[in-house]
Amino acid sequence: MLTERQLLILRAIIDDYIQTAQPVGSRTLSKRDDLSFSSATIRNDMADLEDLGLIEKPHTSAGRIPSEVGYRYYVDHLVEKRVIDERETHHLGERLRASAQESDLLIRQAADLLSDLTNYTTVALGPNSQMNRLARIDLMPLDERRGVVLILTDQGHVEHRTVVFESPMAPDMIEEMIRFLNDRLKGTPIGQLKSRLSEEVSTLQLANREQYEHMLQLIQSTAGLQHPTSLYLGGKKNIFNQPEFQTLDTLRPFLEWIDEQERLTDWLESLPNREIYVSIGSENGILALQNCSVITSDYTLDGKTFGTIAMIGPTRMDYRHGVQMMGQLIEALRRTKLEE
Amino acid sequence: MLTERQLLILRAIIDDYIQTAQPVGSRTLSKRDDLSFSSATIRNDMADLEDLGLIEKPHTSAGRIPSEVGYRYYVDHLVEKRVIDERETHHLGERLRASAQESDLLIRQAADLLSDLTNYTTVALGPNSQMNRLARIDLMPLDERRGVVLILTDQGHVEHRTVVFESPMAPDMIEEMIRFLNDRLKGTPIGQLKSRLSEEVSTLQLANREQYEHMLQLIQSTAGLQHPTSLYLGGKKNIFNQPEFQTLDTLRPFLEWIDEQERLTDWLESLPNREIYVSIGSENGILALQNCSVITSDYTLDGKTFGTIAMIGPTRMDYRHGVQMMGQLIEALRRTKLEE
DNA sequence: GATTAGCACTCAGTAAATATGAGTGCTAAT
DNA sequence: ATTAGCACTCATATTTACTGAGTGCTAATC
Repeated sequence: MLTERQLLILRAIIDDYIQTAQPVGSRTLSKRDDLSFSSATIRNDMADLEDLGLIEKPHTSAGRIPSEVGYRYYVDHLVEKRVIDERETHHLGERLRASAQESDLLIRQAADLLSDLTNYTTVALGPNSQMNRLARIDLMPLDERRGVVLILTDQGHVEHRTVVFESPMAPDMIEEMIRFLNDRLKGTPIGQLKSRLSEEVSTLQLANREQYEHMLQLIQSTAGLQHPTSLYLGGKKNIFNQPEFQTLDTLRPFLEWIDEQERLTDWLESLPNREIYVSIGSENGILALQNCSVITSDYTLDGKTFGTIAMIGPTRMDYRHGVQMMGQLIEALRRTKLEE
Repeated sequence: MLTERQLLILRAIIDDYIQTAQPVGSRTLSKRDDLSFSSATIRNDMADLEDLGLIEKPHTSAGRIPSEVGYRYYVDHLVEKRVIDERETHHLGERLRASAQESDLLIRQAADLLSDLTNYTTVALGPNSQMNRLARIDLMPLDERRGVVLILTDQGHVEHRTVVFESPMAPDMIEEMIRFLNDRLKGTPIGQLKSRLSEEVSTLQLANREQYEHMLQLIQSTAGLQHPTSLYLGGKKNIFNQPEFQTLDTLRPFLEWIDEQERLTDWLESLPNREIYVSIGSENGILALQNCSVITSDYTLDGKTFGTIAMIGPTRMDYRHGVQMMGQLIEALRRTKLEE
């Protein structure tokens, strides 16, 4: 168990290191107003903290830096989660409302807002439209050989694709088929749409079966498209200002990793479903992010679970500020109504 | 006017420097098979080439490197444009055909292909849909308060937006309005759609004028959306392998610049309309690209003018290879038919 | 007159040598 | 239990010297 003073020192070391990115020495600490002990006393406590694995030194004659264990202790014991500043939250809500007509816009705005507030890179993932339900399906002819398949969901999400007919299609045949599909499939979750399509059509007995099959295939190819979620990055540039990313060795893996949209989406979707979750340094298990910490949270919009938002910074990130900003943002989102 | 030998030397310097990124010395050159002169002779010619501004030395005791003027001479006199290797072009065509169902996919594939071939970063811009013509406009109700506005163009491009009604809309009223708009506006270039919408509706005399106005406004907001073109980046990572981008001072401006999609689009659209155009070093006038050269070309697809594709590398780029690959790619694109 | 050998000179880059100073651990005094 | 004092460590900065690739110029050679 840590003594009062050790706790004070640990906290001071981390706070100082977060600000300066430099190892913190005992003399520096003893000069702080809130630590009126001699440097020798502080050195003794530092030695104890080091024995406990909470801090470490880069080399013999340097000051101490927090270890990952130290950060973990700090986050778990010394950072208050969910302290909502009503005024600030309200202010965020205002800024979000300006983009509230469209979910994609809102997600982008949320990502930008959070990165503005924290100066870290953020990633926001929109709702997984696999859970949306079919509102309407349509096939609009462009000319005699091409058409556009449209799939609308109840959440206002739209998928579309241009398709090419093997042979010209009679407009009334298309119309008939579309009416049939809409009658049968309305309300089907998008994730199941592809298989449901096959089922429904196999129950049909029709004259121009062959043409129907072909058209169906075209529609199916649209339903299977891999556009299930929208993803936005905010403040990518911020990484350039972090002192730990001033060399190519650290910068390059990060940038290469963050530019790979698909992997990023998979990663965000694989995160544990929690309100606010902090992953420190190598805890995230991703090589390119070994020197990064991540604050993630699921968020709801107008009551409904909506997506995930993440904030990525160096392990030496300002956890207190980050957690608080994240808390206020998701609170502001919770209170935001889409489609005002 | 350059002597035969000076030309040979200039060419050798540039070829060598392009490969090694190191200043080229007279002794190195004299060891080449195609330059059987003594180093002193070569030094004399080098001095002349330097007087002409074609080459320069980073410092007194270094070899020579090409100047921008030198590269310009090289590109204008020593690089053959439009040498089509039928087999290679055919091969490219094959790889493109796999993505030929959808224009967006094809553009992306073209960008990736070109960056694979050259190891430079590429940007491909799709057709500017401002020139497309309206094929169909629609408003599909989602529930009593929301709907989706759809705008389809004759090229199969789709714009959509979720809109919210101030007050519930009668379905048949919507239907009537949509039918009216389609009748009047079919074939209108998308760029003019917004103003044409106002004109058409102002000619109307109707009972529920107010509601119409509101609906019109919603539709207009969709028409004015800034999604006119699709843009793809290929091989962004390649920049990390270029020796001139191994420091943050050079890398950062480049990456920040290339990540700004909107500016990138504007830039590509502002380029002179040519087949293959090479901009060397500071010629492009962009601070972030002062050490880059760009090979751009408009391309056609299935005969129709379609978009612009650009290849961005260090000023010390392999112009011969780059120009040739670009030529073959646009030739392959020209022969590709969309919607096979 | 064109080419080449030879030589003094320049200068970036590297490596070794040295100094600096922030910080530590330990001991003995308070 | 706390603190002053001191010897020790080691990353970083500064100086110095050295190396070698490359040049320009001159005089000899073809």
